[in-house]
Amino acid sequence: MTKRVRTRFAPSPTGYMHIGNLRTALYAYLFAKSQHGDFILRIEDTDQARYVADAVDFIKNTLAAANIVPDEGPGFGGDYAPYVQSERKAIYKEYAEKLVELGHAYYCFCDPDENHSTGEFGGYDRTCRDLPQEVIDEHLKNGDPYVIRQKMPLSGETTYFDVLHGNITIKNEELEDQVLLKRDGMPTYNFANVIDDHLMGITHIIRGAEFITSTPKHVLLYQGYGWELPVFIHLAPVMGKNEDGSVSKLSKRHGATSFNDLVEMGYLPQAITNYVALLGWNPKTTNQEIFTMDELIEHFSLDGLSKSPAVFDYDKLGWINGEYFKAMADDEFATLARPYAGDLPDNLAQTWPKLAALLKTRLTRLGEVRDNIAFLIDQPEFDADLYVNKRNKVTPEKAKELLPDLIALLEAQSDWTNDALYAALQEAIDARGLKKGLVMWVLRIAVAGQKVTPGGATELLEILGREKSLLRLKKSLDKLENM
RNA sequence: GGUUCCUUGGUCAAAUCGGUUAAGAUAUCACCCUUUCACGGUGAUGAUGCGGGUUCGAAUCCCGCAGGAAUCUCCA
Repeated sequence: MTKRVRTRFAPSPTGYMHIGNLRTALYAYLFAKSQHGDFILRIEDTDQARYVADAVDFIKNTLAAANIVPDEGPGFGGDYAPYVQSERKAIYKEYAEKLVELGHAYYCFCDPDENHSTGEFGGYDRTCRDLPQEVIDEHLKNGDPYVIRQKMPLSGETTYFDVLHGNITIKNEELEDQVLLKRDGMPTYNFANVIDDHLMGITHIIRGAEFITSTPKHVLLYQGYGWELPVFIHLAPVMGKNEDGSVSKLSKRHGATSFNDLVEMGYLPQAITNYVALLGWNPKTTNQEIFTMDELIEHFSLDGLSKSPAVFDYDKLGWINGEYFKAMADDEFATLARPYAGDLPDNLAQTWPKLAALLKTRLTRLGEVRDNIAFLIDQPEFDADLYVNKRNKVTPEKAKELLPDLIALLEAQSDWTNDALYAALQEAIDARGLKKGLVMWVLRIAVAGQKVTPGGATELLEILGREKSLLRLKKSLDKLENM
């Protein structure tokens, strides 16, 4: 019988969810769920200097928005509570002392400012290893502050297996006697992580590649206690592209780097999750790219993970987001996009559902809504050259000639819906033996004042409404006549 | 600087055990459709970092090099 798979996501509460972190959480979740296992949320708040209020709620809200649902964690229940490390302080102390007894750790009473590193790039002295027992007892009796350090082997090497990278070996002499228990009684990441992963029964550790080189230290801890090793999976980082074309780990200078930044820009949470899933993982057995969470779970497997870094690409995210827009019902999209339109004049507020339907296939994110409709709120000043169109043989002169007739025709039109307008114009076009493209182009430019528009001439007329449309057309004609 | 990891089109990426015309997507461009644009359709451009080796045959295995990244906190 194989052991039930248990993975975890262990963020520190900084009030910020980096895309790379979200992806790590997603993969851990997908793997657990694909194996019918458990996904645990654990808060690693052992750095008291970095404490941020409400950050735990922020993490929970973000996971909820991304549709990642922990089975256990703070507020989620579970048999291994507490899931917040600051509430587990006593546990770490107990295990640190146990490790001292086992001979794999020792007390150090040095001043924190004069640590044991020597030189810019490491170098290390281990003098505190040799403190006589009576000196240690004396310090402890006096209540002097101390840290507990891990006693690394001085020779040999430590090897562990990583699912993505195979065996990774590091010489033990490279390993410093890292601090396990800090002066304030809190554990360090490297210690608390191991203790909790073991106590919480984590079977697969899925985390960022930045931990590859510290994992041998963890392995030595597991071995020190005689504990079974979990399976390690170190994910390649998410990169951002710099202006000079080089890449580096995704950071602020690349624009948005957090899940919430992207949501604010108008990317849908499910589209972000979908895109991020594909950024370093590939489903192998299908070329499908648009996935629901259930489909991701169904297709997920570790051998689809990529071991090389992936560059975050707004173009692809925008395409995926656009696919989600197109898959939506018109009214659903209209409701969703409405807040991004801002204040609207009455005529547009009334026809918003129709306007939204036109925008639906044209946007990569909701943040583009306002720019796309600005010409409907205030008619732009435009040059007569805009009337020029080769395919339909349109010129400003031609427009000046046609507009009076078209305006008269529209003034006689009472049914101001797209279909009725189209039919009326079609009839006039046929009667006069004109080209449809010519008439529609002239009308569209005259009413929009912009070369590229969402929707065609009659659609824009309907959305603007009878009154506003006629006003605009007359104004545009005036301009042509006064040139 | 030491250590560790990584390297297939601009980007994401596929390619059982070494045999493919080196998939697919996006982006870009062109054409078709069309009431402009978009959507949709068709097509085009574009890649195995470099140098050796093993082999009938290398993206794939080996060696060297180069480039990139991460790490070297009483941060996580």
